Amino acid sequence: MSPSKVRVRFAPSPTGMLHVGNARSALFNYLFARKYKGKFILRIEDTDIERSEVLYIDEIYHDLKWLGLDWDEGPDIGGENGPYRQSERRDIYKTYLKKLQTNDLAYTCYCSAEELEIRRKDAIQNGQAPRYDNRCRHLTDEQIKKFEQEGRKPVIRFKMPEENIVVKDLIRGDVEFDHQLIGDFVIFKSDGGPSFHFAVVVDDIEMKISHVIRGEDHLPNTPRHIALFHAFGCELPLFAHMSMTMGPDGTRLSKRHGATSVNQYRELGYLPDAFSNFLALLGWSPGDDREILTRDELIDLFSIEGMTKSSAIFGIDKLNWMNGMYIRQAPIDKLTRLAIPYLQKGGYYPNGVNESEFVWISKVVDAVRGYLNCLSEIPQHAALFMNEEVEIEEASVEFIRSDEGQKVLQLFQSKIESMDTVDIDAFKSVLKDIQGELDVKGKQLYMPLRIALTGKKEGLELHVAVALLEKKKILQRIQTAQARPLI
RNA sequence: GGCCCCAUCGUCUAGCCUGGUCUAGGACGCUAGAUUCUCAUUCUAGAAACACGGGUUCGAAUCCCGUUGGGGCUACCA
Repeated sequence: MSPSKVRVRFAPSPTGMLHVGNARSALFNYLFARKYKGKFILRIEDTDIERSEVLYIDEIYHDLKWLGLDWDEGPDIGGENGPYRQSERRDIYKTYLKKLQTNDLAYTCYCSAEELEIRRKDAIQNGQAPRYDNRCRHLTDEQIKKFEQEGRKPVIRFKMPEENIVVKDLIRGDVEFDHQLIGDFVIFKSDGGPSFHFAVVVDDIEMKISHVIRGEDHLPNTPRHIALFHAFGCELPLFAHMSMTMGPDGTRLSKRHGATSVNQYRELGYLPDAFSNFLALLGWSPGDDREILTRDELIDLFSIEGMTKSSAIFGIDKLNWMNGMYIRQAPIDKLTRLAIPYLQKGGYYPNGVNESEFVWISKVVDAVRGYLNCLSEIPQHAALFMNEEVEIEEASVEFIRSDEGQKVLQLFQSKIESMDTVDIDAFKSVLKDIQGELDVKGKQLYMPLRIALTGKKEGLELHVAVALLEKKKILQRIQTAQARPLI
């Protein structure tokens, strides 16, 4: 690979939120560019004026930045080969169209969508390839005049060459396509804009793209693109069609599978490094057993050879595990900053967090991080610290209503009352004293206190929880528990 | 329907190109145990796969063919 010559692009269309499958595509292009010290280019394919929305362009920027995929050329930062929005490149497409027309490689087609549809159905019914029959290739002047008078809005089609086309794919090897199965396709739509196929090729030429790394769904389109490259007399980029991302049931990942867009995962509190680490392992492998990989390692290890041919299912279980690993390993200050918005969503700290609160919150976050799959789960785990009272589950009431439990609570209360602060050591020694004085230990000792203070039978180690609770709250909860009637 | 791609534990994958070292390795999840006041974490152990059928070969997860299954494309959507 000749470095510095590598130029790859991610070319989403702004017709919706950034899909995780597209994000993976962006990630692989990014890793490839960074690995070979090349350029990663962002191009917005908004030729579908009906469905494209500016709002989604901003979402794409946001999501890519969140994932840490910074681009070297793009609509927002410019570059030598701009503009980078297809809607702003109309003149360029017109110029390229002229080249085709000069060489008699394009023609006007007046077939209506309805006519096309009828012929398509016929072809399928007769067991034939549903391709355009090229019938407008040789229209007489009279026919053209007649169609124009009928007010038909024409399209412009490209004359497909009469020879088979072999796609040399870096992942799949040589794939041959029968030219007879591909009809002359539309390069300019009746709205006057370029079609996807045409715009892609023109842009890849103009932007000097060296490698086209995209989803496998584009493989059958590639012969059309290759024909266009040839028609323009341009060298081909290298193609790599990567496997697709599927839902848990093996069908195309869609809304019925749950969250499918990057912003949803961001909002659920997945960490960008964890998310991209997970995405990288979908359809790619470093070749050894490593799984938790830093961005630099990913860049260093990435190769097209390591890419899988078969499609991969987006499995949330492994993502959760991986995100949990990142959450447990993250610097606590950083994690706390990320966690605070979720606490606020849970109703805590509506007016922000001051410095001393931050310190305390970071201790809480540190205490509960072992339980988290993602940050949005944090309020439910932090509630026992944040709330004034705890709700005692019915199933646990017996622990605080038993005679033994009541004794433990009472003794604990009297010992705590005389103390200034309750830290881990103090709590442990208090428990030791109670154990000696009442001759209780294990569950009999811990459970009444656990239930009184946290409301639940399970949860973090009691001394960790107690050390984070104010003395006032501790006493209050003990009192409430003592007064709790048995139902 | 036609064309194209793909096929290793439930899932992500290593191995396949350059057949023997594969009684097929790792990870998630699952099960059990250890630790612990409990749950989670952590650690240890376990169950779990070469889709099927032919062929080539002394020998096939690895090469070839077929079948089946899955996916994609077949748009004036990208």
